[in-house]
Amino acid sequence: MVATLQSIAARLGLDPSTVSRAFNEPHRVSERTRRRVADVAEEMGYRPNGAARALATGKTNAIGVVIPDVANPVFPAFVKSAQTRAWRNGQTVLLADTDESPPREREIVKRLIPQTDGLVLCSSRLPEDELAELAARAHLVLVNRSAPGVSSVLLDAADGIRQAMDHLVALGHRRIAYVAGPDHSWSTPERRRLLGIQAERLRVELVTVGPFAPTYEGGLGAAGFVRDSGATAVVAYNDLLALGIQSALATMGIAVPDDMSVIGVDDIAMAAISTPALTTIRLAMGMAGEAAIRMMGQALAGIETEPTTVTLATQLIVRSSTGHPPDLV
Amino acid sequence: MVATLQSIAARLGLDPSTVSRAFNEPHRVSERTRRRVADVAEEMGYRPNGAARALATGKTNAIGVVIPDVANPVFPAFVKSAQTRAWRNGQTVLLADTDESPPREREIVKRLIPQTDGLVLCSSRLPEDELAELAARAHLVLVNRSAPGVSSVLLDAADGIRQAMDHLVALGHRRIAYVAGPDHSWSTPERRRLLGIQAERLRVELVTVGPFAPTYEGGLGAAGFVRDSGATAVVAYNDLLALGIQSALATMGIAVPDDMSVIGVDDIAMAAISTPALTTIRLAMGMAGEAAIRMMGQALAGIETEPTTVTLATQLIVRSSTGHPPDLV
DNA sequence: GTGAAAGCGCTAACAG
DNA sequence: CTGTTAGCGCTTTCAC
Repeated sequence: MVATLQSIAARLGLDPSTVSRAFNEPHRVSERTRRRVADVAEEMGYRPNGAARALATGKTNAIGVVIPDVANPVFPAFVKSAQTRAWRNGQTVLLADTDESPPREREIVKRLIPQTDGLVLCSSRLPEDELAELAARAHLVLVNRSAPGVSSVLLDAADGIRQAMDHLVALGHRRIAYVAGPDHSWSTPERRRLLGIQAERLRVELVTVGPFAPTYEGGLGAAGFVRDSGATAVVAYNDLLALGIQSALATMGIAVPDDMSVIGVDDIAMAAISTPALTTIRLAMGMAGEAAIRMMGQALAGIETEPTTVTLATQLIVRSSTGHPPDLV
Repeated sequence: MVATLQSIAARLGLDPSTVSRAFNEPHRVSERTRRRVADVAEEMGYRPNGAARALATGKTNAIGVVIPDVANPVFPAFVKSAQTRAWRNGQTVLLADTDESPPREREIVKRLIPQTDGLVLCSSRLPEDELAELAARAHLVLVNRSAPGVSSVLLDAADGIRQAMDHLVALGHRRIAYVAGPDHSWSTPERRRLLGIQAERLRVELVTVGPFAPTYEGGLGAAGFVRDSGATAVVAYNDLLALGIQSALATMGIAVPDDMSVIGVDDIAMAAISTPALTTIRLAMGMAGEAAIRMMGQALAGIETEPTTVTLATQLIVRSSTGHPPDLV
C-alpha cells in the first residue's frame, strides 16, 4: 500500500539502510544509487514516516507553540510567522491554546513535551520557577515573558512607552492614566513600571486604573474610571482595551482626541481601521515568531547554548486618537 | 532519565505488556496491578511516547488543520474551536498556513498526511478532483468548501443572504451591488449565485463589481467602483472588504448608511466595533471548527462511514451600516 | 490475569 | 560504497 524504505529497497535489491542514506547522507552513496533511489521513491510516492524516524532518532521535528488565546488579534501575526519559519526548517508546528488558564497551560506543556523537540511559550502565565524547571527538561523559548536562565524573545515596550509619553507631554498632557490589564499577566506591572519611569523623568502625573480584562468589553467598562481619573490622556494595556475605551468615551460625550487622547499597545489590524484611528505602540509580533523559531533551531543544533535573550524594539505609531499638538491646531 | 513503560515494568517486576494493558485495557488486569502501575507511573512522571505508540498502532492522534491565512480574522475562531475540541479528544493539532497558494497547499498536504490521522482543509483552493483523490488516500474533512464524495462542513450563506436581501429591499433599495472576492475562492461565485437568486425573487437589480482582494485595502480600492455602479446598497464578499469600502466611501463624502447601505460577511470582531457598526452575515466559524473535528473523530472511529455534509446556518446581524427603514426614520 | 515474542519504519554503529 | 545488526518505546497476538 504505502511506500516505505523497505519497499523501495526491495524493489531495487538494496538494503533499507542504503536507501536511508541515499536520503540523509547522499554523499555517502554512489551517485547512481542516489538517482535510482530518488526515482523509485518519487514513482512510488514515498513519504518518510515521521513517527518511525522520531522513534529512531529521538527528534520529532515538531515544535510546540503555546499561546493564551488564538482568537486574540495579537497572536495571529505571531503564529503565522512562526509557522512559516518552522515550515521552512522542515519542522511542523503543534499549536495549543491555553485559554489564558495556567493549570491548562501546565497540562498542555506536559503533554506537548514528549511530542516535540522544543516548546515556544508565548506570554506564558506560569510562575518563573516553574518555567526555569521546565527549561531544564526541555528546549524552551519564551516570548513576551522572561524567566531566569531561560531563552526568550522580548517585545521591549520601553522604546515605545518612552515615545508615547514624550508624545503626550508634547501635546500638553500633564495627568495621564494607565489602564491596567489582567493581574496575572507579566506585562501589566511591567508596562506600569516603564510608564512610571517616564512620568518621573517628564515630571507628569501618572494614575493607574484597573485591572480590566484585555478586551473590547473590558475597555467599555474601564471608560468611566478613566473619565473620573481626572486624566486628559490614557495609555491602555492593549489596543482592544483602548478601542473599547474610545468607543465608550464617545457614547459618554467625551471626544477623542479633543477631550481625551488614547494610546494602545500592539497595533492590531483594527487599530488602523477604527475611528478615530488609534495611536498605538507597535509590538513586532511577526518578527517575534520568526525569532523564536530561529532561536529554537539554534538551541536544537548547537552544543549547549547559553540562554539567550533577543529584544525587539517597539515603536509608537501616531494616528488620530492623540490629535495634534496645540500649537499646530 | 525519562520514564518508559519498560522502566516502570522493571520497577514493578512486571512485563511491559502488562503495564501497557494497565493503561489501555484496565479491565483486563487486576485492580491491584492497575493501582500499582498508576502510582508508580505518577511518581516517575511517566508520559507515553507518542512516536512509539504511533509507530505501533499506525495512529498518530494528530490531526492537521490547514488554513489559507492565519492572520485573516475569520480563521482564529475556527482554529481555536478546532484546537479545543481536538484537545478534549486527546488529539493534537498540527497547524499549517498555505498563504493562499494552491501549490503550497498541495505540498503541505502531502507532508502532513503521513504525520496525521486526518486532515481538515479550511477554504481549500485545490481543484475538486484533487480533493476527491486525496480523500481516497486519507481522512479528509473540508470546511467552507465542497467536493464530490468528500465530507464537509458548509457555512451555508443562503440563509444569511436571503435575510440580507430581504432587509435591503425592505429598506427600499432596488439596485444592489455585489463586491466580488478573489476569483479562485469557491465562495466568490457561490455568493454571487445566491444573491442572484434572491434578486430575482425580489425583482431587484444586482450588479457585480470586482474581483477584489478580500482585505481592507481591497475595499479601499473597490469603493470607487461601488459608487459608480449606481447601486444604493452593497453586499461585500467579506467584512474586511466591507470595512474598507465603508471607510473609503466616508472619505469620498458618501455617508453610510444614509447614502449607501453596506453589508459584509463573516462577522469578524472588527465588524461590531467599527463606525458605523457593520451589518453582516455571521458565519459560525467556531461551530465549524468543532463540527469538523467531531466529523473527523467519527470517520476515524467508524467503519467506512459515508461522506457526510454538515451545513451550518448563517444569520444576518443587523447593525447601523444599513440604517433603518425609511418609515421608521 | 500475566508473560513471551514479534514487529511498526527508520536510523546508526559497525563491518566488510 | 553497501550490507548486517540492533534497537528506539509501544502494542498486540498468542500462550500459559
